[in-house]
Amino acid sequence: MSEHEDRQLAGAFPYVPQQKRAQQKRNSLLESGRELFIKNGYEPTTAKEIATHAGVAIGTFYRYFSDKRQLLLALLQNQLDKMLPPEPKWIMANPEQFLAAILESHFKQLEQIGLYQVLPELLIRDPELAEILIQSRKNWHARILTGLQQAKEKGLTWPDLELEVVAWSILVILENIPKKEKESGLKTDYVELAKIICRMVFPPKGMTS
Amino acid sequence: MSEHEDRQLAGAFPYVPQQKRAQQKRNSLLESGRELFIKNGYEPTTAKEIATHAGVAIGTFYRYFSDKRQLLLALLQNQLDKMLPPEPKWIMANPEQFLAAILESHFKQLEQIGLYQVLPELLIRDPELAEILIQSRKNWHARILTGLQQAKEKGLTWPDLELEVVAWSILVILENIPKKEKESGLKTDYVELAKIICRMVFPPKGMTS
Amino acid sequence: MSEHEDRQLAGAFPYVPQQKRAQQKRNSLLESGRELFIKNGYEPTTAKEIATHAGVAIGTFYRYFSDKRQLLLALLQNQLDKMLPPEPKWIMANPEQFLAAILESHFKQLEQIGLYQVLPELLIRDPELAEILIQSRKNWHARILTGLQQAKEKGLTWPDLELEVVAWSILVILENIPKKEKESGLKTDYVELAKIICRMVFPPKGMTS
Amino acid sequence: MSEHEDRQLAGAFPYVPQQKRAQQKRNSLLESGRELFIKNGYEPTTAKEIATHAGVAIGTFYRYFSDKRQLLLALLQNQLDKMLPPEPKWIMANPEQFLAAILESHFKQLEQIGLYQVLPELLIRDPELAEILIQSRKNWHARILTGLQQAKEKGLTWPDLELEVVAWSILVILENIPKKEKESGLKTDYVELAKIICRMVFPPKGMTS
DNA sequence: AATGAATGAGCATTCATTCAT
DNA sequence: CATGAATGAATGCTCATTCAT
Repeated sequence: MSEHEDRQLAGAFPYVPQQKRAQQKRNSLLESGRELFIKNGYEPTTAKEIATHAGVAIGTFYRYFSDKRQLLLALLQNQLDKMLPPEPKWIMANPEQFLAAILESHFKQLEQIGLYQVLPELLIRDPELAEILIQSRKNWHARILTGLQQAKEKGLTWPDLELEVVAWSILVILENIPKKEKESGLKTDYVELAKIICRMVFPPKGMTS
Repeated sequence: MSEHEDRQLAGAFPYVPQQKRAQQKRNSLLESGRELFIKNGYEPTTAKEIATHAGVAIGTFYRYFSDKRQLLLALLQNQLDKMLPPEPKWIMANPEQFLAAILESHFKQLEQIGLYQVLPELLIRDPELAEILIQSRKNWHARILTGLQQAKEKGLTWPDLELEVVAWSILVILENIPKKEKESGLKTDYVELAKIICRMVFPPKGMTS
Repeated sequence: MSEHEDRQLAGAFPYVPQQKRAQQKRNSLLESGRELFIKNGYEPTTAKEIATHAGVAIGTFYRYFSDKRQLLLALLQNQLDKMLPPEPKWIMANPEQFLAAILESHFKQLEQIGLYQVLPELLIRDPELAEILIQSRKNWHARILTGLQQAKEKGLTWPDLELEVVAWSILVILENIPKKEKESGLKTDYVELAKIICRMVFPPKGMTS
Repeated sequence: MSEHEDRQLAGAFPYVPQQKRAQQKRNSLLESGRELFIKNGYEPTTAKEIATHAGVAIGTFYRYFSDKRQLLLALLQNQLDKMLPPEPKWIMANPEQFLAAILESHFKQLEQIGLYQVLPELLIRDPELAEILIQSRKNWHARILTGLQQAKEKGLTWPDLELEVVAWSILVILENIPKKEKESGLKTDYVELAKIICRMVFPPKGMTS
């Protein structure tokens, strides 16, 4: 009665084991999935590959995950939970500095972002998955927007600031940092980036709005 | 005169037919490929599907393309050529307005951009393809950068403007407009966006730099 | 009436053209077929290849031959006709010398023999073809046998000579000369070979039979 | 002890199973391959056919063999190992009798020879395979040659015996026995054949060399 | 629970053959 | 007559998934 209670939550996970050893296997599979998805992409990665890389048999894979897609879902579940962006407080003495910090922390989640690279193709085929990700994106967007709104209410921003558009621009820039670093091989100068973004939002000190 | 000029760029076209009817079939296949890649993604789209959608037999597909990948290459070849961004002239009476025009024209190339959505997964697996795309991106980037440099030399921009970073930010914003429109379903207000971008670049009129 | 008279002989040749130009094309196809069969084998050679090699369109191939197999048949027809072995006259002053000459002339037909290398696989699948070849082989065998019989009747051979077996042995040796030369790269010493064969057949001069 | 010793000779076995049941399947595939290759030839036999004949799914075929060619290689590996000819000892009281025995034992390996019929076409396309077979042939040739040399040194043979040529002739005769039996349907009289061959090698008893 | 052998649907690709031009 | 574009049956091979051990 209690042992099997919430096993089949949402019919998704064939089995989420309680025991330590089994948990390890499950995690090992998740980790292998993540690595291979990021390295080779989602479609080309096979269940067999993941199992082998995790050091278990293919049958074991299907004990813990109904299929590849579900492993990915579990992976995202894990990561998205950890990934809520900090409350951006623009109303501070030094918003630039704060923003730089935010950007940098975002970059620290590069690993998770790795998965992002894998997703675009899936989003087309998998509305459920798309929903999860769009939702996560909306969270980010909402956070940024809230911060901007507060700043605007305080009269700190450009008076004609189109909040939605700016929030979106910031989000897009954030999201593309990892790709940029990968392509160019250069570290991002977060302070510089923050300065630029702030110019979108705040009029220069010397101005009267 | 120039229509067939650089057809063989990426090499390996098994056959580019001269006759009218055959040309139509080839184009029909290209178009079907584009549609299906955008709709369903690259990997999940099969050669058979493309052929059927184009109303030809599978054998015909392989008459004109060595495989799916090569059709994609041909597609990109076509599109990337058309996609050189206009020379961005920041040094004008009204840069905002000009930028808005650029942004809008870029959006008109939404169709081509459709393909962009298809590529991320490929970039991992296909270095040659990645090279083509990164090159195309660098062209854009260089154009934007050039414009910024000229503006800076004229003393029009923020004096401490980090050109590379701004150019990249603008590029990223440009690239993500189509995705945004698709997700939100809203038309982009290019004028508004141009205003924001210009604030990254130019100090407000009332300021002395 | 006369023009079409014997076109469809045996239903085999779709069309054996009377006109010079057409004859040339047909011959060109035959020749290309022969070369490619010998070079690459029968199965791997495609009709398209033969046509291209002959400098005609694939449609033309099918105008003159119903398929690849029939081209091969026509080829064999041609060659086997030319290939009747000479009457072996063992009853001569110097049978060794005569045999050496036969062997050498056989080798001159090496080109035709080239086709032999192509056939073994076909013989399994194509009883009709096998029949043609076995027949041709039987001709050779019969000729050799006849010669031996005459020699035996004259009391020239070993008295206990098992004619069939010797004839077969000689035939086998003959048939394998081209393969041997190809593998070893060495020219065959026909005189030496003839000597050996003669020892199978004739007792040494000093013996009384 | 030695059963599995040199399994990996030709490399590339995707998987040689350890378990009994699986071994049976693998053997079943090998056997089916052999039968079908001999019956229908190599090229026309498909992997699917072999699998079906062996009573397994096509996927199982590819579990044990990378492709048709590799199955053939495994087959040859097995057979060629068993096929080293006995040391031919010509220096005996009764070489004829000994030779007859050799010939007969060779014929007992008819099964292996079955595969020989399959090979000619392959030899053209597959140099690696050709190498294996030519090597095996050279072994035979060398054995025969050695025997002849010893006999010659003892002064038993014709003094002018061209060893290479005779050895080759004997080899060719040996190799063609199976084909002959198949075509004619008659059993070979090994004693008679041995007599003939011996006449190639040894002068008649009554002669002084 | 874990294993990995077995399955077979499904995709990529080739090629003999037809037929409209 | 010649052409070569078009066809689609047939083959090779992969991989997600099941299930007996």
